[in-house]
Amino acid sequence: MMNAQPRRIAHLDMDAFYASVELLRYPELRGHPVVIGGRSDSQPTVQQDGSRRFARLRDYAGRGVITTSTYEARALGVFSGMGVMKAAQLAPDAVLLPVNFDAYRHYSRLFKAAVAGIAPQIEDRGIDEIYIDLSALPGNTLELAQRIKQAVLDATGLSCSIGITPNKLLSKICSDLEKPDGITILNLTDIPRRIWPLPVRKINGIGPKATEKLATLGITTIAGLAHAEPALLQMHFGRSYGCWLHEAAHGIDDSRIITHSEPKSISRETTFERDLHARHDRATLSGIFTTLCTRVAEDLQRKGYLGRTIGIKLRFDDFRTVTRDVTLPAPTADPATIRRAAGECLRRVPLQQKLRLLGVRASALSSKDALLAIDASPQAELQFAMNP
DNA sequence: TCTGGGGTCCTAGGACCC
DNA sequence: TCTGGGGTCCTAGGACCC
Repeated sequence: MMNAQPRRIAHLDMDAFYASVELLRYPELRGHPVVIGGRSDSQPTVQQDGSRRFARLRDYAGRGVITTSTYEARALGVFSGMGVMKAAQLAPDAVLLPVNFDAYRHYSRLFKAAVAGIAPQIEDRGIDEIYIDLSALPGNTLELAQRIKQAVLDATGLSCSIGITPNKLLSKICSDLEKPDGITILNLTDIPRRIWPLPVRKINGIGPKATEKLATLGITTIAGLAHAEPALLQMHFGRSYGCWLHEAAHGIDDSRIITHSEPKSISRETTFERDLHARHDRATLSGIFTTLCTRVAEDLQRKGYLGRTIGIKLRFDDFRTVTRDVTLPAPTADPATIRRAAGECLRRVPLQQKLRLLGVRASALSSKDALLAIDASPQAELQFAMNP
C-alpha cells in the first residue's frame, strides 16, 4: 500500500457521565461533591417544604463501591472503584446517589445519535464513550470536533472530551488529556513531546498488574517503555503482549473502527449484603441462584439470543474466585434448563468457605434469527424430508 | 470498612479427530 | 533411539475495560 493519508480517528468520552446526568435531574447539587454508587436505598426524599433531602456518604453503612464522582468529589480523593465506606472517611458530607441505569442509557442513546448525525462511522465502547472515524469527512479537524461537541451538548445538555489522532490508541489517551470539556488533536510527530512523558498506565490495555511489573523493571513512563528492549519486554510479558507493549509506546495501532458487533455472553451476578454459607444459608442462596438464572433467561429472550454454554461464578469471603461451566447439546433460553445446568456446575465446587458473590452466565450465544434462518434453509428442509 | 456488575480477550491444557 | 502434528472444541483462570 502506497503511503495512504493518515486516518482521523476520534475518541469521545462523556465527562463524569453518570454524575453529570444526575446533575441534570438535581441542578441544586451543581458545584457540590456528589458520588454515585452503593445500594439502591439512598434515594433522595422530598421534604414538606418541597425541597429534596439527599443521603450523605457519612450515613452509609455496608458494602458497595463508588461508580462515578463529580470533579468536586474527585478533588477530595474520591474516585470510581473505591469502597463507599472508605470514600465516606474522605468526604463525609458528599451527597450519595444510587445508580440509575435507565437514565444513563437514555442519555447514552441521545449523545450517540447526535454524533451519528455528523459522523456515522461509530464504534460503541460502552455507555459513555465511542470511537469515530472522521477520515472520510470533509473539513478542518478542530471545527469538526467543535461541531460534534456542540451537537452532543444540544442533544443532552452534557459536555464531553474528544481526542483526535491517526489511531484509536492515541485518541483514547488524548481524550483524557484536557478533561473536562476538552479537545486534543495530535499527529505522530507529537508523540515524543505529548505522549512519552505520561505514565504507562495511560495506555488502554496496561492495567494494574502490567504497571506494577513494568515498575519492577524500572519502567514507569511511556518514554521508558518506548526505549525498552523489545526482547526484554517479550521475555517478561510473553511474545504477543511484549510486542504489543513496544508498538503501543511508539503510538502504533492499525486497529479499525468496529461499527457492528454481536454479544459473546450475557450474565448476572450479585454480591451479598453479608457473606453466606452454603449449608447455613442454603435456602437464601438457592433463592438468589434461581433468580439469577431467571434473569439471564429473561435477558436472553429479550435480546433474542440462545446460549449453549451455561456457567457459574463464585467468589469466596477471601475474594478467591472460581468458575465452572458446561456446554449443552442444544442452545437454550429456558430458565429451568439454565437452572439445571447451573446447578450441575455448582455441584462441582467444594463449598466449605463462605461466599460473597454468586453469578450465572450464558455464552456460546446464537441469535434466534440466525437459528430460524438455518431451520428454514433448504438443507434443513431436505433433512426433514428424509427424516420426518 | 476492603474490593460492583457488566463485559471482552487471551492463554493453556486435555480430548478428540484426521 | 527418537517418536506426528495440525485443527477444533471444551474448560478454567486471569488481565483488563467501562
